[in-house]
Amino acid sequence: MRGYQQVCGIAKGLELVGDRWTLLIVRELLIREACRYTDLRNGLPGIATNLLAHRLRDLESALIIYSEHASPPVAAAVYRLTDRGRALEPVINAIADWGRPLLAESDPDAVFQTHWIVLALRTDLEDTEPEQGPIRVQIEADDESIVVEAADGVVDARVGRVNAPDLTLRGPGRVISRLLLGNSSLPEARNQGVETIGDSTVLKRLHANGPEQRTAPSKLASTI
Amino acid sequence: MRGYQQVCGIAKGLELVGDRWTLLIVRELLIREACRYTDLRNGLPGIATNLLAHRLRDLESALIIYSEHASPPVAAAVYRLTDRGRALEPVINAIADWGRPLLAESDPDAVFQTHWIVLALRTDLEDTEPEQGPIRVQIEADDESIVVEAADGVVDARVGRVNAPDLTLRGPGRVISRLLLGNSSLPEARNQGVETIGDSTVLKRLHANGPEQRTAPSKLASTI
DNA sequence: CAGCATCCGCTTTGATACTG
DNA sequence: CAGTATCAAAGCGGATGCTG
Repeated sequence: MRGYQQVCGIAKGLELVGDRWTLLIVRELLIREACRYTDLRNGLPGIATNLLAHRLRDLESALIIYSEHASPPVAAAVYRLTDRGRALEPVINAIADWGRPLLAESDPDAVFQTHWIVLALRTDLEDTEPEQGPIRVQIEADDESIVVEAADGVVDARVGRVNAPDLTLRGPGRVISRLLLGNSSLPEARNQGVETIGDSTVLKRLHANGPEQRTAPSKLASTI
Repeated sequence: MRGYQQVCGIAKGLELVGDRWTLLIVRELLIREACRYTDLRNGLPGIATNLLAHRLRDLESALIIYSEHASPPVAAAVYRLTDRGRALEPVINAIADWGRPLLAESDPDAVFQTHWIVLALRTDLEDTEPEQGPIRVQIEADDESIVVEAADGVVDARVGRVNAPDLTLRGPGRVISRLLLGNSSLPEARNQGVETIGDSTVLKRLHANGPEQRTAPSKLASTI
């Protein structure tokens, strides 16, 4: 990005991460920790491949990411965040908090990928009864699998699978997302194709604190 | 901005505020509360006037700002943030936190304006002895004046002047900025042209919690 | 196939000039 | 003061091609 020539932290920050797609690349790396070029391209539908390559160079020279050209056997470079890059997590979370209410106005040809809900699960879910021991919920959406774990009052979420979860949720990712983030009830979710395997009472322990994701087209009425 | 077509709060948020200059306009409105077109243009050196007009239209239709075409006598439209716009404050603060260390690498032809430090003063300053009663510090930089007030443990900063402050700091804004944000000592600041009028011991009560703004070109060594 | 680089048409941005 | 109009330059998206 062309600079702003302003002695101001916001302007300086935006010079490094204010370009189109840049923060979405960071989003992918926060979710997945390590990504190959193709993982990034899949997680960023719509990005032009040359632009992705360009942004990765910029991010690397800004010390926000680094790439490992994996060990000889596999010919796959892997991109990761540096500490400085992970420090962008509060920025991403603030934007996500602010932007989540906008999801109500559903664009018909917008793409949904299940792993995008991981950051929201990490920040918004709370274990209301940590003394009951750890719980593990396996999400198996059509496109991807996610694990939600609660232990010692801390809830974590990540892409992947786990053995013998307390509960498995199988069905459309968007419905499971609304269920876990508190915008839908379990009966509603079942009606919309979610199947539960295991102890569905653990869901009561996971309370969502996030901003409402209204279903009515509320237009976010400005109180001014 | 052209959309991302992703069902993701971050992507949706960036579609509204991810354009070049947009968050800097919000910055100006967070600092000054009410801005005329010209105030914005002065606070955003380098922006093209047509682009500012365009962004203001976008922000208004996104319900982030609104404009009052003031009462008949004065022919001055004024722009303000809506509640939804003020809700961007955590986003701005997160970016500022992340970007502030970058100020160390000083670009020779970057512009400095004193009012840009207001947001940093608001978030980073802490009154270490609130029981000693309220304090008011008047900053009189070459270009602008700022007031820092501490009362009941809350520190506020704003553009403007106040009568009979406990302390007045007069001198280059950048030096006063480093002094208040904890990157410079009072003797150093005096050497660099800062004059104090009044009770300079109140400075000891204002402790800066923000990220270091290193003076050495540390390159933010990536620990990876 | 993963990881780019190149080319081309379109959109956005920047600089300047101009108007009510 | 508060913008609009104009045009050149830069950035972006999509397709395609090249290299290990």
